Amino acid sequence: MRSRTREKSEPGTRGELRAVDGLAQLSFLIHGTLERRAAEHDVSMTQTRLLGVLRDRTPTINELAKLLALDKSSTSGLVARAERRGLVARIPSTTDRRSVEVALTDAGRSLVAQVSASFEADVSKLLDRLRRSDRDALTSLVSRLLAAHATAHGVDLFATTDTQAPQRR
Amino acid sequence: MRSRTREKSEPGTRGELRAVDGLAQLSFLIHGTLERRAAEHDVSMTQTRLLGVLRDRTPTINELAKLLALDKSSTSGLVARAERRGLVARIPSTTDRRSVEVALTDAGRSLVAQVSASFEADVSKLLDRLRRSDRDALTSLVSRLLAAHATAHGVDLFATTDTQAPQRR
DNA sequence: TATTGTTATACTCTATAACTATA
DNA sequence: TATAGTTATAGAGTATAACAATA
Repeated sequence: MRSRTREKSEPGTRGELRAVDGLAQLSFLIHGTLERRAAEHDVSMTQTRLLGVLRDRTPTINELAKLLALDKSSTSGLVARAERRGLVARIPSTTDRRSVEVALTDAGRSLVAQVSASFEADVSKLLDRLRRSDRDALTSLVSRLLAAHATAHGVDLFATTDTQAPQRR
Repeated sequence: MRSRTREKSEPGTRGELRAVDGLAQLSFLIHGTLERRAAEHDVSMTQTRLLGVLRDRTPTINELAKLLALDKSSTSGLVARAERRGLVARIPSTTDRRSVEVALTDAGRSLVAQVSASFEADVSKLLDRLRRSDRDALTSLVSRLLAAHATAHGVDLFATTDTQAPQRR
């Protein structure tokens, strides 16, 4: 993260950050933006991730645990707290009486939509600091980078839900 | 974050992510990379941030709290846990007997260096998936984006310590 | 009186282990 | 027996409020 030595890539303009540092800073900036927007609605990143995942799914606790890369007990508690706040609902499965399905409530859907919208606005505003052509170039490069990474890891890039941080534990 | 509607910027290649989605995904990817590397050494992002900040500073608890954007009580506990693990040391201030200075121990310095190195290697490896020219272009664009953002917010971009997420609270 | 740091308390988030109910 | 989910327990991380020591 630190280190002023420039081994690889010594790009053009002076005062430029090393590639790694620049990407790291940008990541923290964007991550922090989402965190701040979520906090405005009194939800943590974890809760936001939960709500984000539920936007297009109604998973069981077990499935949810896999999606969020959490233990089922952690997931159970996470859902319990969200339920207490009226953001999600537990729906008993009709096929397996051991299972429950977790679904967004209207309040939960509304909340995640608001957080989403303000976060996207923030990132758009950030991008607007670049000229249109640079913006397009950046988008293209980032897309290719992600695509290359996904291919190399056998991940389905376009299936990934966005709010969901690629965590493991 | 979701939404397939493409208002702004409809860049070149098909199957390309929206600008916002791409940046968000990349951010989570990089954030997760650091988290995973830190976890390999049994330290959380918070502890990593603490150690990162201390690499080139010996702040008081109060200063540390400002640097990490945490309450002083949270900082006190954070330092206490790190101290218990032998990663940092509390040094009584000679000028103000109420104050303590927090410094990395050798173990702490070694740990943060290792996490740093493996994280940088990860990001470098990610970047190596692009052609040299694309890599340089990306670096340049990211640098300019961060510079523009920093200027617009009166932040000292090049003074920022890298591991340190730009959080507020 | 004001400031520095710690402590008490409370809540979220996480994991492991033990348990219940169902399959 | 195996699986789905919850609960008990423990610890990190966070904040607010109250406190002790020093300025």
